[in-house]
Amino acid sequence: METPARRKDVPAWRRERILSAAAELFSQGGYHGVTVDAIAQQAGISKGNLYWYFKSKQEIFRLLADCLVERLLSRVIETELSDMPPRDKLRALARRCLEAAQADPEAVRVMWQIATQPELKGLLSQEFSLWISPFITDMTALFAELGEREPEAVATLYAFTLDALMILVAIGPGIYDMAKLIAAVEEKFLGPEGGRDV
Amino acid sequence: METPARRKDVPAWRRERILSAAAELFSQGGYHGVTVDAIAQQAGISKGNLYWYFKSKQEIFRLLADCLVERLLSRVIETELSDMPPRDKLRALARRCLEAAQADPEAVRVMWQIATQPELKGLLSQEFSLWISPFITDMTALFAELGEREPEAVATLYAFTLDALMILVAIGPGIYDMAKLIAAVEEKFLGPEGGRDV
DNA sequence: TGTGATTGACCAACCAGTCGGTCAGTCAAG
DNA sequence: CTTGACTGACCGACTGGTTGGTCAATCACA
Repeated sequence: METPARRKDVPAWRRERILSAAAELFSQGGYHGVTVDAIAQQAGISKGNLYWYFKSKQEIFRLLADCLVERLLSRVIETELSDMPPRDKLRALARRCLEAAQADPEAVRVMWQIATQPELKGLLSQEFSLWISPFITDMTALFAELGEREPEAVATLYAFTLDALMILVAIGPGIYDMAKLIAAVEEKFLGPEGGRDV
Repeated sequence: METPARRKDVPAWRRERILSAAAELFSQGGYHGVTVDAIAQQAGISKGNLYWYFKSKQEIFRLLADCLVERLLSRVIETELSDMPPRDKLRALARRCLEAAQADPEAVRVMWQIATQPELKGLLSQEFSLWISPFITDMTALFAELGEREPEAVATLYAFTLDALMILVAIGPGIYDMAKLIAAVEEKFLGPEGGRDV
């Protein structure tokens, strides 16, 4: 277990630890399935101390949600796409989405909880559609370049499929064969030539 | 509000009402987000009475989950597919899935909660994969008939996509344009000729 | 009158959030 | 270098309200 270098670093570091503990628990048990005591215990501090850093359970969840959205988005957005043919851009985008989901499954799970539980939606500061729409717009242009007859519809389906795949990755192996799914997605959307690797 | 015909029918009918109330609440608030008092109130009975029919909150949820799985499955399975060309069979299957999700969104939502919350998985008597695998097998044969090069991979992706679409239907409109998605799925998987209606 | 069905008050356990008190650093005055 | 007042960080017992579950009393029907 790491410790802060200087005493002045304690607060920020401790907030991190609490949020990290909360992410782990919330992502598995849902908002109502997790107690503040459990978060404190997971973070290795007392409940009183936790309330010194956050004013309520709701605030923890809200800040956590915003933070996770930010983290996940930045992972995907930071993909360098310039100087790539459209097919490779689309493939790179997909890869980046799946990598992000694999690296940060808790974020995907928590966000998905928010998306599915109406009561929690109000806790998120930004709407999901706000940052999915631009993706679809970009993808539409790329699919148009590929000569797709209905680029917008295909782009929407591609985004939707990636979204669903991210959730599947975050939930765990379970029902479907991931490798087979990803191969099938590339084949279906990026054509038979999609098989050639970089 | 319907009432039982004979007094002897009361027990079964009341159990139905309780389960129905529970389905509505659980599908929105999740297991931990719903109280037994709320279920009793929604069912229009006292809490004591509820405990005369079910021995615990867990039992309500477990029986409900089994019942919903059964209901949803039967809707899809009962699709009459004989004497159809493979393309139409696949399309009919998709339509039936989406209709089932539309007619019974609570079932989809509750099942999805179980699939995503590890703690609840133990409450379901049968595994999800047990009744998805045969679907994929059937679909693989159909896609093979369509001349697909990798029928199993495509069938898996088709099943996965339908699964995700069902969830999207059950969650509500939200982010994606449903009509556009469904059209794109038919186009992508059943080919350009998929456009002709029955 | 007997029996299945129903009620709502009740209980123990649990929960989010509070509070008085403690302790380790810090730093200015001596 | 000491001293001691000050303060940010921390603890855990406590509180008021809520929850899942119980039970003695009652009701309606045969």
